[in-house]
Amino acid sequence: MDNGDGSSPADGAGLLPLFARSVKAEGLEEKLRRVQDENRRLAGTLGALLADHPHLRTLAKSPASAIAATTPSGSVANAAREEAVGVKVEVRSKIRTVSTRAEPSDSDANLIVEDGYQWRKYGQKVTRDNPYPRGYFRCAFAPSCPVKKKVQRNAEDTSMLVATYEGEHNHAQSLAEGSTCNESAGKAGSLPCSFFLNSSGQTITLDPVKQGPWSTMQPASRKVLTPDFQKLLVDEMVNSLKNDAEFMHALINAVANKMVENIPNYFS
DNA sequence: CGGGTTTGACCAGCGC
DNA sequence: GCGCTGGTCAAACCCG
Repeated sequence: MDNGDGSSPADGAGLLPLFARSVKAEGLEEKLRRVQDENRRLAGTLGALLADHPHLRTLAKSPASAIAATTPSGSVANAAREEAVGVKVEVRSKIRTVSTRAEPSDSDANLIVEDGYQWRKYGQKVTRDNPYPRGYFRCAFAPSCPVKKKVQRNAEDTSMLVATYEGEHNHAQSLAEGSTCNESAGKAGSLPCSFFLNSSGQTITLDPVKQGPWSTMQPASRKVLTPDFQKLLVDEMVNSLKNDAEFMHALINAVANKMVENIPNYFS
């Protein structure tokens, strides 16, 4: 998570020295205002998302989401939100259709919908009702995995890629490099798997995959990892943290401890 | 050299 | 039965 100046909340270097606060405090207040604005904006987005996908309502446990859930939504709002996120998910039994916005520079042959799984292309076909070729993909992570994916550019809106998933994965999500964490965390299409904050013996483990919005989403929703969607997920995690009293308490303790540790150095 | 992609051929389902 | 279409196979090719 980037708070704007490249320092993390647990990064003591970004918070000290303690008595240079007059300038630092102003900067932090400005950041706080920006975060609050961002929070309000995301609350509206999340509200529309919840209206469309009831299975995501477990997210409403967080205060931010509770506020967002009261946001009125209609087809126009939904369309606007889908436009903002760049993703539309349609579920029909075990066949799921995912529309995602593609870069205009993407060639037709490069029908890549980043979804966290590894795929092997086994065919390509030009269909009757669409001049753009349809790519056929099989899940390459597990040979026995029955899931297939078809990806085709939308004939009416060529900036959209339509991916159709058939079946369900019988293995864990492989993410970008066949791994869910560690070295893959900084790569495109992956998420940091966990974050530790140790303060006065307190350790909070945050795992977006197991605990965050990621955990409550249906497989079809979890498949999409467009940059906008990644940002939405990360922002939701940030909102959850800001409203987590336990986390804030631990964070304050950690910052205070760091300050105490560095005060002797400051005066030396 | 191994693994992934490309692409023409082949197969199955469906409508006429 | 025939033609059309979508889906799959597999050899050839490409690339790191």
